[in-house]
Amino acid sequence: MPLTNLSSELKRIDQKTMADVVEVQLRDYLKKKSFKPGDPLPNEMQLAASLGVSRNVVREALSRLRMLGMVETKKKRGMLLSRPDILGSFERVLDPLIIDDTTLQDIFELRLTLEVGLADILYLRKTKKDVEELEQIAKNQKVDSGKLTFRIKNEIAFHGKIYQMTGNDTLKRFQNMLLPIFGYLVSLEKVPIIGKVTHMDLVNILKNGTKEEFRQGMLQHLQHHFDKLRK
Amino acid sequence: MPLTNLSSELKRIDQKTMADVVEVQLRDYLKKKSFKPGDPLPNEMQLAASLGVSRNVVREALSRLRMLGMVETKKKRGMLLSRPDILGSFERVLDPLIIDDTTLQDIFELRLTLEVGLADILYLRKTKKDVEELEQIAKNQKVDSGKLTFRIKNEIAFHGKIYQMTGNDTLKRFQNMLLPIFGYLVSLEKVPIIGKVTHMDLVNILKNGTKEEFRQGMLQHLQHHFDKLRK
DNA sequence: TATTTTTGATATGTCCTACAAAAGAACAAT
DNA sequence: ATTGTTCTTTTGTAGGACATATCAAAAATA
Repeated sequence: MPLTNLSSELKRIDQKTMADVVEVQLRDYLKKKSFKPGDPLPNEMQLAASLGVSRNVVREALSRLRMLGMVETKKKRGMLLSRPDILGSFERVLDPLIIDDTTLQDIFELRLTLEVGLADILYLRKTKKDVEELEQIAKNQKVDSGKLTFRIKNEIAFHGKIYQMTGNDTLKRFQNMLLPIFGYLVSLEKVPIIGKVTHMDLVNILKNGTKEEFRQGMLQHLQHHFDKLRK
Repeated sequence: MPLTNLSSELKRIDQKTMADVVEVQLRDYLKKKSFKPGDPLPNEMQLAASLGVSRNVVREALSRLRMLGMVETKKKRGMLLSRPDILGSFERVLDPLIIDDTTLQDIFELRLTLEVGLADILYLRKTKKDVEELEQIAKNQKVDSGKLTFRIKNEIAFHGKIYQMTGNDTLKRFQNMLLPIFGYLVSLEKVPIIGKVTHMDLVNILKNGTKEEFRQGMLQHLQHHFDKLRK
């Protein structure tokens, strides 16, 4: 076998610390026992004794689970299993300056994909009141489209409102978390490009048009972004 | 003011531990200094001294950052800033049995949204080879559609292949992570429903049709799922 | 001189003990 | 029955000790 393959053949040795092992064990333990949120867990000393490690190691593992929101701890009462906030952990690592360019691009595409796919759920749940509020946002744009910061703020407000109109809170939060990334990528653009289909056009479609028309409208609104994707 | 409003007026007090505070401080520190991956960090003792806490607390906070992949630690060399795996932390909390029903439903909708929105990127990147492989998967379905487990496996293979064909690794991984949730929700269905548009139909559209046709085909393929969404 | 070996220093990983602080539980006082 | 007190348990924090891995420099060798 050629030596060039060596690095791919040999798997990286990652010294797992006790805390890593305990973390996995605890997560498995919580899964298998099919605990429900609110159920009490053994205390730190018991866990340490059962696992044969020091309380210190157990605490490091628990610290991670606490961060994920999987467990809560209260003095005297001990630990309780709780519902993790699935997006919370995501939020912590979403910094455009840390994420590599490929992943940033992937996330940008993810966002485009979502906006195009939103039409169906949007038409299922949109209310007259929502459309009116959206229209107001679209109108604000016209008033003062000169300043860059305002323009971006308005852009965010408009698209954010659309996500909110889907009635899907997770989706909305997700979009909200992606904003810094989106903003970062847009800030790299030198000249702001305005699509053929404006925000106002989209509002009018929402008022009178079909969801297919809305999807096509959104596609054209985002067209210049699609144009720049790598083949 | 009526006493009944009391619980809604008073906000919950959440005692933050030192580890929580240090975690935030460290993340801010990494952000503000605009470190690059690979840059060395102060050691635990120095951090503890600077922050005025014990090494124990610092280690608990670092343990969290290590889990997120934001820092790596090696003996003697100390700590290095590294690129977090943005989906890694997500993965840890994605257990259908822990997530509440509303969020599960939200995620299900998210997946539907993605699949409908995929068409554009898919048509940008699909290759002949990919389509052929997809066709093979679709053909396998017909052979043995009796067994339930096989049917689900094939379903996963087909849709997974489509995500892979987008050339967006993050998207593919994301979909992969959502599979347990999707499987869980599908398993709740009593009777398997086959859409008007089959996998083979979708393959044929990919071969000869436009991306609009594909999007419409996917919509119809998933129609029975859309039908069940709450208004 | 160049290369290998040995040695030493250093930072993390783990364990231990101790104590402060919070909070439930039991009991006493009003 | 409500309020206040005390007790006890469990987490949160501190600090010390030592093993272990690993880098760096000194020493030994060719």
